[in-house]
Amino acid sequence: MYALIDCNNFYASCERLFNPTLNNCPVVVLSNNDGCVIARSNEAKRLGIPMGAPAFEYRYTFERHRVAVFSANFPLYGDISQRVMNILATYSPNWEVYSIDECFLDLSGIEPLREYGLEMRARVNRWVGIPISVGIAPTKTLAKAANRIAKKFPNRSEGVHVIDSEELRVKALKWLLVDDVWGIGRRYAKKLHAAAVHTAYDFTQLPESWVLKNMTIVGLRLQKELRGIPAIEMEIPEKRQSIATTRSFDRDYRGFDELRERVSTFTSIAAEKLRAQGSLCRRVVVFIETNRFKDETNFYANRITVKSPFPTSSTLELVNYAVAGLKAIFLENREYKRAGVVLMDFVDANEYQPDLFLNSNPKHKKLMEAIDTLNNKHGKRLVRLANQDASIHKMRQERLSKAYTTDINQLLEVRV
DNA sequence: TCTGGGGTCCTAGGACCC
DNA sequence: TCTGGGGTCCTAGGACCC
Repeated sequence: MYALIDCNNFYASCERLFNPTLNNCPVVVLSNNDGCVIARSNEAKRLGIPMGAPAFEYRYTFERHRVAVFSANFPLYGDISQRVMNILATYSPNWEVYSIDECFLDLSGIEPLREYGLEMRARVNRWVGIPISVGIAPTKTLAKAANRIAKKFPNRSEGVHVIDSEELRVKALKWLLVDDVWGIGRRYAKKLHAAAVHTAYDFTQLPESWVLKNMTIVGLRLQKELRGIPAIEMEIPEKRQSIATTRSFDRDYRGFDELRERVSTFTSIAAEKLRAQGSLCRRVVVFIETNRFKDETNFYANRITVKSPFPTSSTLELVNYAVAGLKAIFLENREYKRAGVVLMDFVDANEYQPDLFLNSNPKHKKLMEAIDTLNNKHGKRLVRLANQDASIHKMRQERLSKAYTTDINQLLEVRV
């Protein structure tokens, strides 16, 4: 049996932790640049604020209903997430952190399951203060469905739902819309509706040949899982296979130099993460986009992959590749709104045998180590390349909560 | 004025090799 | 005049996730 544990409205719940007056009030969290809504408390959902809603369109809704609005505070959410995961990991030797707010546990051999789930829930609530939901079932996909039921019926489920009989499995699948099955997105849902499939149960009744033909083996695995046969294993956490840094800009950028500065900075950020996980990279993808909302007809988006002749984690070398790529795809007289850098095609730094002739500059290694040490110590990117100047690109974060748990100067004060 | 960011996996088709 | 067949590797694009 597998459990899928999910933090309820995670980012909104994190903001509430340090501001209990917000309990029972609508709370939303905005994306970078305060662009759109990326998390909502139940109260905010009930106001009809959709996921991804542009913040400016809902300004009046926020005011009218006194919605507490926050700029995304990712360091805080990351820290709270770790605390939750540390507790969950004690409930099974085989656990998988699936996302910042979700975790799978292998609960083979554990009884009674419902009580086990209830205890997890109580402990996370008591020790961290974040509400969670627990779904337990014979496969990961069914556990996802069980979790949905736990959330949908909080009173009856008390936040925990177990699918442990054929009867409960069928009942759950007849209730669950096929659109809401884990792994079925908008495209597949449309195809399935056209084939008169509306519930998850309908989907399990489709001939395998149809599923294979229309949804590849991904769909076939999903079908198996919903029928109760495990087809998606627990994954051991590994290093990232790609590392991306991408941003929308606070305004439109025209000049090459401005864009070069951004691309260079993005590459540095990604390279720091690359070194932190002990990888070297052989490929750099750069992409740029104009503003599609402003001028749809002249919309321009392009990307390019630049290969390195040798694996490297040197910011200096990677920036050179990225800027060369940017040169190749940059067009004059456009208003760029977004850009990004993706590092991919990694090898392990420890396992890599240097080539006889073509190698990353060995001097860079020490330099990067020194830079990383300094920057980690200060928690900010104190040391950077000369042509990088983040200060001219102000990210809008007008409603940022404090770094309550990661900065000693921002601890919560309690007066007695 | 203001519309997110960071990931994974699978497949088809082209290039290339023998 | 006749113009194979099988394998691998690579890449772009599509689909999905939170």
